[in-house]
Amino acid sequence: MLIDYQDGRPIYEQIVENYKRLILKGALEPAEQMPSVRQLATMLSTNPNTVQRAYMELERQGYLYSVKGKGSFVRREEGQRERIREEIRDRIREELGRARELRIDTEALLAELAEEERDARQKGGKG
Amino acid sequence: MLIDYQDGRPIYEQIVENYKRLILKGALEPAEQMPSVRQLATMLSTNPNTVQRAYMELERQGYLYSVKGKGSFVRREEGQRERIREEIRDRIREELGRARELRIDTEALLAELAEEERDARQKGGKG
Amino acid sequence: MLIDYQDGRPIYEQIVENYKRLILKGALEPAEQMPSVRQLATMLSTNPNTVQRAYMELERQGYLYSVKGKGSFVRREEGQRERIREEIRDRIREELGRARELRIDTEALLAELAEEERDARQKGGKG
Amino acid sequence: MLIDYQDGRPIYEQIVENYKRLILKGALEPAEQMPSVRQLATMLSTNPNTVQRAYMELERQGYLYSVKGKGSFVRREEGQRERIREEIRDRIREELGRARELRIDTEALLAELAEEERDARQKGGKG
DNA sequence: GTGGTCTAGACCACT
DNA sequence: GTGGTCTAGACCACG
Repeated sequence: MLIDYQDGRPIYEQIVENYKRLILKGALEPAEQMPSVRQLATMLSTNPNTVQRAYMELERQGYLYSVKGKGSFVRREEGQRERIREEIRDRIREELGRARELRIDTEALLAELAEEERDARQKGGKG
Repeated sequence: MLIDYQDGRPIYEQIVENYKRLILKGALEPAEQMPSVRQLATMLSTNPNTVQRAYMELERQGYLYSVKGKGSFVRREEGQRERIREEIRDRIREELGRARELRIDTEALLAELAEEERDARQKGGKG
Repeated sequence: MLIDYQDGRPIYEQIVENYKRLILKGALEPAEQMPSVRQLATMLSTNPNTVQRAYMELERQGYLYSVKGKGSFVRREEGQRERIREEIRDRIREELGRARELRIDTEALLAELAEEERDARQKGGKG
Repeated sequence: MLIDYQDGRPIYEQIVENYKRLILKGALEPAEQMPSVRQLATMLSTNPNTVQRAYMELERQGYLYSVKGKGSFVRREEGQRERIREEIRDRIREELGRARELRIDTEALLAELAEEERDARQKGGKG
């Protein structure tokens, strides 16, 4: 995992995003132990407090749980993928709302995107 | 135009967003004069610096041009709507990318959204 | 407001609790400006970071909103009192659950408490 | 007995809670010998230190007594159930105090809870 | 060893 | 001035 110090977003937020992605992709097993706060801080050459804050946020959002004295662990719940799907759909709906305000043909826009997806799937499917 | 202090986003950013929207919707005519920095600052009971910053950003993004000693004016170019359409499409592509990473069926997702749009159009079209 | 350094609970949590109480009681008006992070830190002779953390938590829980460069403000929503009522009821239900496990007569317990409340109201109502 | 690592509460505290509950329910006889520290640590696949700490706490609270060289034993006194009843009543009083501060009608609240209890008893009583 | 809290002091973005 | 992020280093509770 890499932190982009040029990125405007705070470091702790980048850590959160990265781990959310990894957990949701299934790259990390449920109940798998996370690197310790100090360990990850060293790996990213950042401050333990920053990592701590990221872990706190991941715990609050339900991606992790921590046990004092033992470590932090992945909590992959069922239904999490569905929740994310809804979030993504909501964000796309927002974009479509903006488009509609400008009298852009949203159905045509979606059709173009659907075509892209279909093409990508056919090419990627054989790769 | 109203500023939502509870929004969390900085005020200057809200001003930028609001004017971008107004200009793109055509609510403001090309070459129309914008309120002066001090005027708008008073209207929004905010700081002139904040408005100044918003105008700078709008100018940088090509929505305004300013003439020293005269004021700021709307620059409505042709092709602007198309540029926005591309921006929106890119942001949706990003969301779809995230979905694909989680092995969510993006084509099904787009189909659902397209259906929503169609339904909304049919209902709204008669309203 | 006072911090109890003997209390086992962390300082930031005590700040959160105190302000939640004040806001819910109506002792702080909606949209009223909170003391600045640095100011409150000085008042409580604690570290600005600790206050910052408390404010962050209060914002996350919907009691506050912060505007960079301006300050933090009380956000008293409607329906908040009802939400709290539910929380309290849930915590009492938990206690009753524990009592039931020990075969304690919960209805008698509640009756005693109701009588206490009635007595207190009659005495307090005339004071 | 099971430890819930996702619970958040420290392990030793969960052990204390669990044994308090078992003893009060009468599931453990007075003077019954507790599993040895090492034994229970193995059973819960946790650290003997953790179990030791839980036993210390249970002893401090008067639920156990230990005999050097022999082991730990359950101390089920008379009057213990009454003590617990008082503890529960005090905790509910605290909750009612919080409710009163917000001008919530505590008598109505208690009435609702009493009704719930009555309903649960009638349904459960026949099950 | 682990996570959780706190201090002291810095820099940044925003008003 | 304000809030937000980060560093460096400390101490505590827990296992």
